[in-house]
Amino acid sequence: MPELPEVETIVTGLQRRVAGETIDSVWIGSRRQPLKSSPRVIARALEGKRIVRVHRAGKHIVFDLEAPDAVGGKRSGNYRRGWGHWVVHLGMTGRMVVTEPSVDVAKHTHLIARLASGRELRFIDPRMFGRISVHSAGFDPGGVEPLEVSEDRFIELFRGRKTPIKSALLNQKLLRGVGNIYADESLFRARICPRRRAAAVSRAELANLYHSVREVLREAIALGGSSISDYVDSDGDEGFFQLRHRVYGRESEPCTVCGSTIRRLVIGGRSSHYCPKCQK
DNA sequence: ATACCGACCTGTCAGC
DNA sequence: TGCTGACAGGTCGGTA
Repeated sequence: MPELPEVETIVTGLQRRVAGETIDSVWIGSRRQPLKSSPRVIARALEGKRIVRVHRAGKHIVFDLEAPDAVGGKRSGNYRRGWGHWVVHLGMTGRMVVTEPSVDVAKHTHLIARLASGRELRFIDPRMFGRISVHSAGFDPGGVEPLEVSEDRFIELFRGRKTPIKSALLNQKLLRGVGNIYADESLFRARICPRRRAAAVSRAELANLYHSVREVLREAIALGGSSISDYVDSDGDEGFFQLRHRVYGRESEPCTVCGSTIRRLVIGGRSSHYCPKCQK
């Protein structure tokens, strides 16, 4: 589901709705697939903590936590001092919703954080590709933020790489936050064929790509992300950027620029959509 | 070091 | 109706 614009939208909603809240208690489902630590470690890290801020790092949701009263704080462990980060990656189908406790618990709910206000923050993920972790030190997923990096540094990321430019865009250790939809859409706007070796893309073309990536991400954020099948933000609202997709999900439809038929091919195991005439 | 590819999961939809 | 296979917003880890 979620690439940078969707996560940004969710984070904005969570910041508005749960920042300042204290987590009273945590329920964790029996399926341990999405957990990077044991349920006990995660529950201990979250319970009694206040959510100071919710922000985004690549496709990760980061909750900055602190203990409201460090002196009388919780048990032992790294969190006694009262700070840490709760990190949630939504994988393909993960959702974070804020609800009243009376609302039915959806199938595939793996974690419920009960908040002091009485509301609940729930993590739902049918495919269980999402991940939940807690960190006592700072959290850095690696890679650079596309909306913060300079043009020069962006161009440097691809130097000498033999992998297809599409695969390089998806590599979170280089650029973080761009996923399959926005990689395809950015390459279309920059008129670059997704199969091209990254190293073979000229400096001028990479400069175009830099601006295309940022333009696509900004537009998508403004529209609340792309809702393909079931994506909704933390308020349950859908995004609208899917209406602006020019290649993604448009196989065999006409190119919006030249009318040629949009093609789909698999690159690095991922579906890739492009216009064979516009993209060289 | 780098790059490909199957594995990890459930759900949905098209085709027969 | 129901079965099968392809496909889905993402990342890992093993292998070449």
